[in-house]
Amino acid sequence: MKANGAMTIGEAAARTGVPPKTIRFYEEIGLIAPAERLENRYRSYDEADIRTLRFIHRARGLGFSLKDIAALLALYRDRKRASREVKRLALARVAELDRKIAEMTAIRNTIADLAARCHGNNRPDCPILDELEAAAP
Amino acid sequence: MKANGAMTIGEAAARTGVPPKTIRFYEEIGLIAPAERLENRYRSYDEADIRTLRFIHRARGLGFSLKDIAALLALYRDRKRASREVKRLALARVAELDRKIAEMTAIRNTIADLAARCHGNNRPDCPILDELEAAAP
DNA sequence: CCTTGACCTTCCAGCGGCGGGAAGCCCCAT
DNA sequence: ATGGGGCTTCCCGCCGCTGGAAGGTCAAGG
Repeated sequence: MKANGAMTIGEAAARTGVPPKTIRFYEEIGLIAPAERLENRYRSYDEADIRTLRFIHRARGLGFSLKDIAALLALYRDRKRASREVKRLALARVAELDRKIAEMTAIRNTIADLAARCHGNNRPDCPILDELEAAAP
Repeated sequence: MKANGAMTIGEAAARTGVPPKTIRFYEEIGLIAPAERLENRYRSYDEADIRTLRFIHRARGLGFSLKDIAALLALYRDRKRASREVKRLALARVAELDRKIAEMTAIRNTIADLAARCHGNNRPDCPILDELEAAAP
């Protein structure tokens, strides 16, 4: 084992939760810098790379788009960043989520209402299909 | 104008809200039957087609997948259908929405919390980035 | 008659964010 | 020496469209 913490893509994947394929993909689209290569052309990752991958993994877990994450990563690396911009991105994401949640809730209630009025038996009559069939708005 | 209600793809699009490209796409993937053709090879739609397209449009508006819609359409056309199956699909969709809403709400609250603790000023310190940077779980 | 421009047709490409799988190295244990 | 696991590249497919290019067709207007 080497003195420094260099590791292969598989180990990096295991330590970050980001699958090897996804790591390569992130490299390909320029989200992360091209990895160092060993003599056998294997990619090699160090602790800084691990931190970056974990950062991305967590941000993805919060549903940020890769585009947003690119911006967040730039801010993360910028020691002189203003937290204003980070907060702006976060609040935009909250607003987006609020919109989607409201929309999905409305749809959910519509379908639940229809389903409640559907007997759900062997007979063909069904308010759900009736509603979908209804004339144009 | 013809005595029957035959119309072109553009008119069908205007009357259903489904864009021409999407109608062709639905035909291509077999969601709807291949349209009749005029002598000039233009697709021709009648009132039954319009009903089908509207049905699809509404179901999409409720977030059903095209796969689900294929099933719903089959049920819609089956005079002897049991409403049970329709209800099952609807309730499955409600459950799916409930899961997604819960997930998105949790994420929303996490981000909102972090944002609330971020000054959002010119200084670099920011709990949002700190959290994303944090060590593995 | 000719042109314009709005339709229509086909096909091909791409979005986001990967995942599957092929074909081929590389390295280690047996 | 052989087997197996990992690594490399590549390209395809998923969902549900959407945009664009290149061409046919039609009605109206000059």
